[in-house]
Amino acid sequence: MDNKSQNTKNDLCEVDCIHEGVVLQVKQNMLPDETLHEIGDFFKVFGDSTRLKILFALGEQEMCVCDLTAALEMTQSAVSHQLRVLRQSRLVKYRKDGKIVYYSLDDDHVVSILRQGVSHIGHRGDKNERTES
Amino acid sequence: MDNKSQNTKNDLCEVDCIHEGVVLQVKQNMLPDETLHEIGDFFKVFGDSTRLKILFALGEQEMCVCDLTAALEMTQSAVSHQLRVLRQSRLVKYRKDGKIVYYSLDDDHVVSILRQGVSHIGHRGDKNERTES
DNA sequence: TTAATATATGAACATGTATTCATATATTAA
DNA sequence: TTAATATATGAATACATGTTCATATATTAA
Repeated sequence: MDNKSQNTKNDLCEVDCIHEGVVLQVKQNMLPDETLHEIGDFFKVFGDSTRLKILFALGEQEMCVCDLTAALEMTQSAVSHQLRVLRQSRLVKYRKDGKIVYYSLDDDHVVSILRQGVSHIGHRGDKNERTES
Repeated sequence: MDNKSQNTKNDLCEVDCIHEGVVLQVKQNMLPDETLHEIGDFFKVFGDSTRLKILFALGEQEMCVCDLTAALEMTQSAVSHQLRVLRQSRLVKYRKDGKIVYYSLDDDHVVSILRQGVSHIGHRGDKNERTES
């Protein structure tokens, strides 16, 4: 099969080094774009230090918005905006007690992912030395 | 101790509902800012669908840049830029064979994290139907 | 040497996003 | 009811980031 002549996307790859079998297999096994975006969005939530702070804090115990605001030393608005992101990602849940809203982690899955992040950072310098900059 | 009177950041939290013990404990246990940023940067790498595609592809077998470019149907430049991000995060390694550069996952830790992402997406609707938009 | 080619990269641009500010909503107290 | 307050949120802004375009680098072939 000659896939060079039928390649309509000339700008994408005009080289001859393609391992056709590999490319074909990878394309067949690739998850659908929508799934990949969902996975990306999921990890993206863990990609901000403010949200990480909130998650680590809630990993210890449930906290109201005001506690979080004080603990993180940020504005209540900023905390609340990030809490909404965490809510929409189902990483935290909340309960209301009067006008106070208590947030907590939605499940232990979150803690296990956080741990993997910490672990990766912790063991990072193991194979290669890393000068702390 | 009255921490209201000594609170110099008036804009941050001017309420009385603070559970001092909780806040204090969380602040003491909180990871340093630099560490939190490093963890965030680590997860951020998994937060883009292009990089996820590359990682899933390399999870099957090592591939040269051209293979990846063809498999993802993207420009070589875009792939190469993302490969640099993955390289700098130590998620992929590479070997050169002539002018061809073969990339592969740096370790199995990466696969296990990817699996957690897939798993989270897969089980997402299990406990409750989506409430918030 | 020169030509061809696989990959890398700087700059520009467009889009995404975290924070701030102002304000809205909801609950309690008076 | 009104006042106080805990939280939520829309809009604006500033910054981060992914892709494209052009080009540089490195390697092989001629």
